[in-house]
Amino acid sequence: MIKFKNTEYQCSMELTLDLIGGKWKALILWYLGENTLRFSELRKALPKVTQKMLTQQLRELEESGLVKRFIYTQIPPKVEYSLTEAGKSLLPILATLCQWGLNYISQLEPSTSKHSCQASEQ
Amino acid sequence: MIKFKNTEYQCSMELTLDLIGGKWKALILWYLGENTLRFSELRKALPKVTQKMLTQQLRELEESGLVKRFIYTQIPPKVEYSLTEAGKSLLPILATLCQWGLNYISQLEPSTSKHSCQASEQ
DNA sequence: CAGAATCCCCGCAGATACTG
DNA sequence: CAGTATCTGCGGGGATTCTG
Repeated sequence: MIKFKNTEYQCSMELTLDLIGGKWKALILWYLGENTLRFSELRKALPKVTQKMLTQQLRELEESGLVKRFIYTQIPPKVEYSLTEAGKSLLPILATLCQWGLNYISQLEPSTSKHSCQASEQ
Repeated sequence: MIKFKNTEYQCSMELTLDLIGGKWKALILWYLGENTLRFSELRKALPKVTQKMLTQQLRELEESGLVKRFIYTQIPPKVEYSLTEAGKSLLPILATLCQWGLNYISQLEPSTSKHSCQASEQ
């Protein structure tokens, strides 16, 4: 039994899912990768995520200490996001998950298995 | 770009999240582990998941080929769930995630870090 | 540009009852 | 026991507008 932030978890997997199990969190972390991206760049990278959701999930990731937010006090505004060390420590696991997905489809359709698995290119 | 089951994914991470990113899927997979569990046992293991949700998520996992469903044709009914090989191939990754969660909290509160990380004991 | 705020819909998920 | 079926609510999340 684990207590954390007024929530009880019977397993640390539950805790982990609370941190990165949000609707878009894993994807955001993955696309951030080692990069530093502006809000608008993240939006372009994740067109399926509405701006509201993106902001919301980023706030939660920031509160969990997985994402850093750097604000340039200027007009027009400029905000950059990047992973914290804790966030970066997830990248290898996410990479494995990504690779697992590739293996999964290549098992089912051994013919057309020429896909790529990369998140962070400029 | 990946096409799979009439859905387009721009990254295999999206595909992976479609497979195991459901609200309870990772948890179900994790608690199944190497075990074979009856429906009622799964319910006891996951008290926060309603029976309806559990059934639904299990169906989706089954359709994805990650979970096997074995029906004893008898009365009263008996149904057992276990992971397929594809499902079991996820366990090491889930274990890493679980461990990551433990590290995460032990970083934040170095004092009370005496938790456990195990899903599958009878 | 990066968001906060507002409105509002619909579908997720809970509760309950029923069945083989 | 292991589900389906039905009803219902409420809040997640979309679309849009406004602001510093």
